[in-house]
Formats: sequence, structure tokens, C-alpha cells
Amino acid sequence: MVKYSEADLDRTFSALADPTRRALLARLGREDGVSVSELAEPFPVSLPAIMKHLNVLSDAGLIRREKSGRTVTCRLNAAPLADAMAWLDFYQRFWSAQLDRLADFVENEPT
Amino acid sequence: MVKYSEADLDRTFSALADPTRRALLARLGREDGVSVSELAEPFPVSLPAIMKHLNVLSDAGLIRREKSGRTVTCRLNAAPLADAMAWLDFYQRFWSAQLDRLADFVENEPT
DNA sequence: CCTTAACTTAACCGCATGGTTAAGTATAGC
DNA sequence: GCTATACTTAACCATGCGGTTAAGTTAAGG
Repeated sequence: MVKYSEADLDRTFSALADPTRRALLARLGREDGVSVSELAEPFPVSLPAIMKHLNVLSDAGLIRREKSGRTVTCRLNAAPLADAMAWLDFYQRFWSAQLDRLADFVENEPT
Repeated sequence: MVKYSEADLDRTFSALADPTRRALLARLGREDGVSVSELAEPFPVSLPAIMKHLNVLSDAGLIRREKSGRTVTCRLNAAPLADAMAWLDFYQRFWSAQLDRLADFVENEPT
């Protein structure tokens, strides 16, 4: 069902590994369809720096850019995150299992 | 509830951004408590390279190392993944919403 | 003790990343 | 057509990453 290729996971996770990029995604989650300059405005870095982040995000397939006139509108494309979630899910379960085992231990431990 | 600090998410996601590191975690998910040299064995890279990966993983809190005698045993610690999951969860929802909207669109589209 | 085994640390290398400034392209508006 | 706006690209720089080989530590075993 979920296909996850290693290279895709690499790109997705490393795109998410930067706080500026996560903030950009967060903005696009709140507000759909934001121009490049509007996206860049809140950040203390130059426009070209934001451009590079946007390139990383679209290479990872996490955003889509659409040019109309001289402004470029960005929107979130969260599909690749589903693969990342699927990968994490197994370990999430493992973690839950760990907690369950701990709970059992605590419960069955003689005082 | 979930506290996620930006720096922790940075470390977690960038730890997950490498296929060798994901493979190491996968191994520890299947088999709990593996020595460093056993972990390194399947990979076509040198031991020091694996050491660096293990350092990254323990800096991110994803594994724990315990020395006994001259062997070091590694085990998975999936707790930080919960934070990563929590962060992704919102966008997962956004993605679902996108799919719902697409479904609506397809459904209501005149042929 | 000496040696081997299991890690660890150090020093180096090439390449990617995140940032900069400066120059380039293209569209909107007067 | 000129000019300002909205991006984009180029060139550069420092730092970090993933790898290497070589040397260093620590604990078993004979």
C-alpha cells in the first residue's frame, strides 16, 4: 500500500530536519496558498535563503508552486508525510509495547 | 502534553534522514539488545562510520548504549519518535482533508 | 604478561547545506 | 518604454556530514 522508497524517506525526513522549513510548512498548514515573499517576510533571513528552503521542500514533494503573473503561490502537499508516518508507526508501536511492558512490570512488582 | 522543542525535532528528524541509521533502528526494532560489532556487520562501511551513526542516534535519544565488559549493547528507545509523530499528525490530518476535498470534487463534478 | 578482540578517538577528505550579496529575468503599472 | 516589484540564479563562504585509515583504550583469554 505505502511504497516508501529509501530515497524518498531521506528527502522527506531531511526536509523536516530544519526549523525554518517546518515553520514554512506550518504557515502553509494554517493558510493555504501563500506567495513566496509573504512566506519569507516573518523570517530574519534573506529571500534567497528562503528560496533554497522552498526548493528543498518541493524536491521532497511537500509543497507545490504555481506561478501566475509575477507572483508564485505555494501550497502544502502533505502526501509524502503519510509515508514518513507509516515508517514511524512501527516504532511508535514498539514504544507503546515498551510502555505496556513497563506498566506490567510496575503492576506486578511486589511492594 | 507533548512538549516538542524545536532542537529535539531537528535532532530526531535529521537522525532519521539517513538510510543506514533507519536500518540500524529497524534492526534494533526486530532484535532488542545488539552489540556494536553485530550491528555494524551487515553494512558495507567501516566500524568508525557506524560509530558516528550510533552517536547521532544516541544524541537524538533514539538508542541507549550499555557497556558490559568490552562489549556495548544497544537498544531502541522510541520515545522521541512520539514527538515527531505528534508533529506530523497535524499535516497528516491536512492531507486527509485534501483527499476529502478531492473526493468531494470528483463526486460533484459533472461528467 | 602478552595478545587478541571490541570499541573509541583522531585526523583528514570531498561534498552538501544554510547562509550571504550581487546580478538577472519577467511582469505590472504609469 | 521606463520603472518598480517579485522572484530567480550565481558566486561565494563557513560549517557539518558521511566516509576513510590509523592509532589508542580497555577487557578477556591463554
